[in-house]
Amino acid sequence: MTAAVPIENFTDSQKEAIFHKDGPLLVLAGPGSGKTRVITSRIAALIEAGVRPWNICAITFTNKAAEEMRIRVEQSTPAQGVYVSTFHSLCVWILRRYAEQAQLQPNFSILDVKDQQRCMKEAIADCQIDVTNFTPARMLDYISRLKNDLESAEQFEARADDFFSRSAAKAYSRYQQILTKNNALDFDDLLLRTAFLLRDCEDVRLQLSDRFRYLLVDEYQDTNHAQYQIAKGIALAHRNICVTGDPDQSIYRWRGADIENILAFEKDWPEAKVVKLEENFRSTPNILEKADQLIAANTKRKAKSLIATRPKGNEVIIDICEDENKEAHWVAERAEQLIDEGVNPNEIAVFYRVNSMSRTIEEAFVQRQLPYQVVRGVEFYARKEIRDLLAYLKVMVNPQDDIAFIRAVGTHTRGIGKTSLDRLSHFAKIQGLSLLDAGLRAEEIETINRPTRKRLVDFSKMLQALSEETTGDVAPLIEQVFAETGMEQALKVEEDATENISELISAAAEYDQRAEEPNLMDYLQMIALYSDSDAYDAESQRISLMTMHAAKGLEFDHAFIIGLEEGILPHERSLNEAGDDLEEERRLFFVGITRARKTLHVTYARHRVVRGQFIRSTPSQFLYEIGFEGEQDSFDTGWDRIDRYESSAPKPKKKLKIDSKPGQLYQVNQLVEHKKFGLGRVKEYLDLGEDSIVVVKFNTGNTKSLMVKYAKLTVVDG
DNA sequence: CCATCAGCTTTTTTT
DNA sequence: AAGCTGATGG
Repeated sequence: MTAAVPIENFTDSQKEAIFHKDGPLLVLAGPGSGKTRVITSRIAALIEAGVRPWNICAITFTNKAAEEMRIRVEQSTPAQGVYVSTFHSLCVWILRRYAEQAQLQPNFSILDVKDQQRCMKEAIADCQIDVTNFTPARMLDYISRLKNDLESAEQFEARADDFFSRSAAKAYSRYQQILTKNNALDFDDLLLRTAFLLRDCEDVRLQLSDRFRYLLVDEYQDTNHAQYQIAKGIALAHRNICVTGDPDQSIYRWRGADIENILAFEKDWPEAKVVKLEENFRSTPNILEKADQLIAANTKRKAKSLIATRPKGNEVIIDICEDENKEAHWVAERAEQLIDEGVNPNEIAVFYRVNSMSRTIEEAFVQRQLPYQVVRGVEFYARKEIRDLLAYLKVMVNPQDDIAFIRAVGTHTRGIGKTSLDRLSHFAKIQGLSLLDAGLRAEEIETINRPTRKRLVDFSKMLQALSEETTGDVAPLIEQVFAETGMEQALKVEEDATENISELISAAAEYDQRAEEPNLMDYLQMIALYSDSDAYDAESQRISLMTMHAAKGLEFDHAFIIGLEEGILPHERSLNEAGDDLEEERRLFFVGITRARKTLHVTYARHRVVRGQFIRSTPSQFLYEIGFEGEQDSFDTGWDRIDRYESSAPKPKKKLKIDSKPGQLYQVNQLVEHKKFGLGRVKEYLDLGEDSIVVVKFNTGNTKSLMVKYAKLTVVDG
């Protein structure tokens, strides 16, 4: 067997980290320092030294990163069985395995953000808290912090002493009651319950320590207190804990991440070995210089250097644009140039602060016919039809899930309305039943009229029948549910909804292939943890568009960062408080900059439409920090006064409806563009006045007939 | 009971 | 610009 770890390729400090023996290890790894390679090699080295793969647990920040690491580990060692996952997935695994000790049922539902809001809304209403001051979103945010700090509802209730916290305590406690009744956990509960389990059950803790004798945690700067306690709990018995991270890349403080976890690692583990990886093997010195200048402005920071190893490259370009459209076109133009020079599109990325900023870029790319992917994974699972279908599946796995039950009822018209549901809920509450069980007994509810009662019973029976068979492959199950619940029939007219469902089924089929023991419960719990960056496809020969948060851990030859304006980056929400938030914004920009290997383009637009309003903006303070000298020439840039005039003029009331498409006529073979389907050619046009229909064959291969008045079609010239 | 529409609010990042 | 809510009409 050849050596799995070819040591000659590593620097001395990398080797120190890779071959460190037992005991705690802290790797402070700057951007581009080969951290991932070091971790993988360390795992291989451990195995080579006789550790069983089974006893190694590596925790990554996203599922995507876990998947990648699994592949890398498989490549560097023939041994199988290293456990690689995110904290959240690990918690699901633990909670399912030790459900009894955790006082849970293993088939728990995992709430998504929307479900959480629904539950919180209900909780607030139940507690009769004034809604104007306590919005569900705000309350959820507050409670999430408490949970991440491992404070239970009871604990918090005991210490809440002012009006706000007492109200929050009531809402927290009621919210948890609702979740328990639904046999549901939210994201934070996964961590909190696991942390409590480890704290309270020595037996479980020791079993897990024995199972995972070597623990590695990546992106440690972004762990919160709950995750910290979980890691500590697992490693306490053997002290084989290796954490890697970079305090300068901590960008999740807003989510409860505690940078102290990495800064104070040596306090927890006094015998810890510390290795610094400061050499950068990724970016040109030109790019690193900017990154260094920028991050130096952070005061709450341990000084650290970025040591360049690459040859000098191109200067970083800062470009001023008039507005977001010009900015988008400028980016598109440069990207096109690069591609013309032979650059593979998947080596190009565009980063922005907020997801909504992808739109103008997309439009510009479509116009220039540049291939791109928007990295936003959760969007797919948030679609109405997908959530609807998943609701049935959730009830099948977890009959206590009233949230899903209500959603399933409402997927399409079936003669059961809100009033009936309220009455059903009332009955269920009095009887202490789930909605499903109450539905089966709907005949007893006299307040509901007779035909509706029947419909409720039928519906509940259908669900119950479906629930009887939830084992085995998931894809056929989804198909069956789609057909038998009537959703397929109801969606017949909506082509793209049906298309999305088939996409869901294909994805499930893929899961069936991959999973060791595919089953519906596991599948649902897994997709609940699916995240944005999971949608990134490195193979896809396309330009990637994503937020800087999603860009964490990735790298590209050519990067564009757009929207360097006060209020956007740094974001307006970070401008107020103590300055900690501002420093985090700076770190976020730092992460963005250090993604680039060869070239970096940064843009700032003088004007931008934000939330439907035309705003005049000022350059981001961060631009000055990387050497931007202001605008030498702020007028007569060729930018038309007319534009400015029009934008500041009072907007005409759109109610007047000056026929948005006056006399729009389409011709056969005309090139058109649809917001969703992209480019296509007109195959047929039926002039029926207001109800005109246009048939378009899109480049995706699909042909669709669209109502002219609804379809967002634009004619493409040339 | 249900669909539609006008009017109103709106956070940014995500597991 | 877009999604949600409450009111209204069928």
